[in-house]
Amino acid sequence: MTKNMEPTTTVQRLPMYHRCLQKLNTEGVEIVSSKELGEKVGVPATQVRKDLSYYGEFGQRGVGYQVSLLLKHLRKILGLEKEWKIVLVGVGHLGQALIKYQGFRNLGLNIDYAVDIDPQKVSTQVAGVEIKAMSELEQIITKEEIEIGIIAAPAQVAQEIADKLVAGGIKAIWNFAPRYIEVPYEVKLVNEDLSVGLIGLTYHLAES
Amino acid sequence: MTKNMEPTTTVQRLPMYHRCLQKLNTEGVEIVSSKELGEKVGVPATQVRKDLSYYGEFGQRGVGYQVSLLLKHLRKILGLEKEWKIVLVGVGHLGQALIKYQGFRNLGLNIDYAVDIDPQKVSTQVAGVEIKAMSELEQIITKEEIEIGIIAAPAQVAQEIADKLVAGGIKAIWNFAPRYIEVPYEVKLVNEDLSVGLIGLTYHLAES
DNA sequence: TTATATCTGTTAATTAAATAACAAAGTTCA
DNA sequence: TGAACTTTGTTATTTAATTAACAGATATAA
Repeated sequence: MTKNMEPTTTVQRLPMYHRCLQKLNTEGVEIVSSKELGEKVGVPATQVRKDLSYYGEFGQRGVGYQVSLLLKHLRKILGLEKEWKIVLVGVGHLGQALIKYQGFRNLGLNIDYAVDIDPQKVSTQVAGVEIKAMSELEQIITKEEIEIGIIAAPAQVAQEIADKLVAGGIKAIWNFAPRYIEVPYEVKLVNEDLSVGLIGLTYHLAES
Repeated sequence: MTKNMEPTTTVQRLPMYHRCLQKLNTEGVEIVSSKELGEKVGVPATQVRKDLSYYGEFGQRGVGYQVSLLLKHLRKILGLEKEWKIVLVGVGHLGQALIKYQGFRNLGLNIDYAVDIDPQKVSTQVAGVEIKAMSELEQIITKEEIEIGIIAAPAQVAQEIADKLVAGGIKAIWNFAPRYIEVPYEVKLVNEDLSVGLIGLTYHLAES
């Protein structure tokens, strides 16, 4: 009898709850029910309760959830309490946009390291982040104990970069290159293919 | 007895097959098996066959799939044959990166219209796309018969923009604002919350 | 105080998705 | 030719995820 694990879909919904609770908290709302929270993020109340139940009992029957308390728990669950070290590889248009993206800052996630293959870009700064040479990548990861790597480089070099990240001892990779890359089992990989979202729309428009 | 519909997960995998087939095609590969294709995109062979089976019979038993032919079918299925008209709202860092993103161009998807609320940006160009005033948005959509809208604006104004897109007669919306927005049933909505991917990594690193 | 309404956490039922199994069709090679 | 492999498309089975149902707690108001 193995323990009941959280579905991957639950993990994808947690950030939405977190975001909503952040907003409610700044608005001064103190209590929220699974029904209200669900409506705000487009998920049934029963799904909200189920999702949270994988991690503990955070609410009070007949009352609801204390916003600030649930927010705190979610921050813990999502690993937002810790300060993560993140390196971005490939400072093109997308890479720069990611460095400047306010959404990450609001979560306390800052991209403080960046490397690029273009010598022209090396030693320049983007939003206060100094761009280092690609040749230094492995060393930087090891020395600075960087845990998360973001690949925002062309598909052709994505695997090569992934290998370097792994060699440096990276623990997790967020890959924006539209390509399947292979990493060791112990390295967590999330692919973010921007085309998929857009094609999702053309697909539905085409069939209707 | 209703007809067997394709799962949403299948629709998400189709772009990966398409991308892989494009590559194989340019490499001059003529035939590919579900096993090979699956390995290249990280999906079991049986899943590849199942996914394709929702749309027809594209292979030959004992042989495999003709790359160019399957590619053609997939382009059709994914709605990449048609020329779509796309408007981007919010030409900030992310918006500019999206306009310049090569991945869309490779699919024949071009963002040819853009609007921004900042008067300083209006009438300037980004990668050849002239930025129009926000006040013109609704009119542009109607006049140019634009089908797809991309929201790359701050969360606070996302719903307002969505309403304008809908009022103009948009058929589908791709929302990058980290916020739940409501649109009429007949408008297709895809949310692309960049934070979700990154939090997915911190979550897994935190629990291990 | 007591009935009524609210809301959570959890178990049960249902629905969706992935995987396995296999017949049908095609290829290769002795 | 015919036996041994390949490989697809489809049906059957298993696993995963969602939804429904409801007991246990709490609040509210008569």
